Amino acid sequence: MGRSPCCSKEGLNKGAWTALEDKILTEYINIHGEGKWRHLPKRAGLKRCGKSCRLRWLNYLRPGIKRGNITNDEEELIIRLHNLLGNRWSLIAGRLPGRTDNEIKNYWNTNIGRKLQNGTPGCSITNGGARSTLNTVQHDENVKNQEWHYDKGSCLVQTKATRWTKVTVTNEISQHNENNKSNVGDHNKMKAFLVSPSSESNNDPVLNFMENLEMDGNFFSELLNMDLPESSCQGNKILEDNDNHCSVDKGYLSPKSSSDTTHFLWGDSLYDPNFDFLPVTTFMESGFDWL
DNA sequence: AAATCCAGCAACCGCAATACG
DNA sequence: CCGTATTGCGGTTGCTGGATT
Repeated sequence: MGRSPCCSKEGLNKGAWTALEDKILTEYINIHGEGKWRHLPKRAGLKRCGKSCRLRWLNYLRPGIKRGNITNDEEELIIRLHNLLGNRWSLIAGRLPGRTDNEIKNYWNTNIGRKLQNGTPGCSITNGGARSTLNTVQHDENVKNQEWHYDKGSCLVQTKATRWTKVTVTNEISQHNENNKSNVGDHNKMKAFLVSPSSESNNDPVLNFMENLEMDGNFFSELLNMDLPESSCQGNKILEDNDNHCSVDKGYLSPKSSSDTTHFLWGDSLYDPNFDFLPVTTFMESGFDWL
C-alpha cells in the first residue's frame, strides 16, 4: 500500500509552464486568493497538479519575487544563515525578502556549495567537524534517515535533512535534573532542552531566533560583521531527537564566556557533567556574542 | 556546423507536519 | 482520538542553453 497520489496524474501537463498557464493561474489567484491548491487546477481550468500550481505560484508568479543576481551581501547572508540553520531553506528564504527557498537552495547547490568544496576561505560546510568521522556516525544507530557521504578533507556532508520530531532526554540528563532540583537556576537551564519542538514549536530556539530577528536596514551589515567560529567545519545548531539521546548537530552551544566556547559535534551526547548548561535562548537573548 | 559536455534552474517527488471532520 | 486531506519542505531529476571540442 503506497501513499495515495496528491491528485490524479491522468491528462495532466508536466514540465515547463506556458505563458498561458501562468496567466490563468495568476488571474485565478488574484481573484480567489491562495490556498485550496488541490481544487485550484480544476476550478481555474488548468491541467496541472495542485502541488505544481502552488510551486509555480510561490517560486515564480507571486508578486515581489526577485530573480537572479544574488548580491554579495545576500550570498554572505545565505552562508551565515546556512551555518546557523542548516538546510532549512524556507527559514533562510524567509530572511531574504523576495527570494524563494528553491532559488536559495539552487544557488547554494550550484554556487556556494561548489565554492565551499573548493575550499574557499572563510566558508564552512554543514555537519562537518574534525570529530565527525564516519565512525561516529556509524556507531550512533540513533541517527536515523541521515545519508552521509565522505567529502575531501574529512568533512561529512549531510545529504538528507531530518526534521525535528521530538527531543528526548537521556537518563543521565534526567538524573542531572533530579540532582539539581534544589538549584532552581540549574533546573531552569536544563528545561530548555526538555521540550519537544514538534509539540512546542515556540521552544525551538532557532525558530524563535529567526522569528524574532528583525530585518531592518542594519540587518545585513550586522550579520555580515559577525565572526563565525574559527573552524571551517564547525557549525552551531542544535538538532534533534532520536530514540534516547539528545544530539547536537554540528552544534556549538554554550559558551560559558566568550573566551571559553565548547563545541558539540554530531553525535555528541548533550549532557556533559563537567559542562555548565545554559539554554540556547539565553545566547539568542544575549545577542550575537556567542557566534 | 555538428556533437558533446556541463552548469543552472524549474519542476517533480516523497515525506512529515498540520488541519479538519 | 483517529483517519484523511491538505500544505509545506527539502532532496532530486531532467530540461535547456551556453561553452567547448
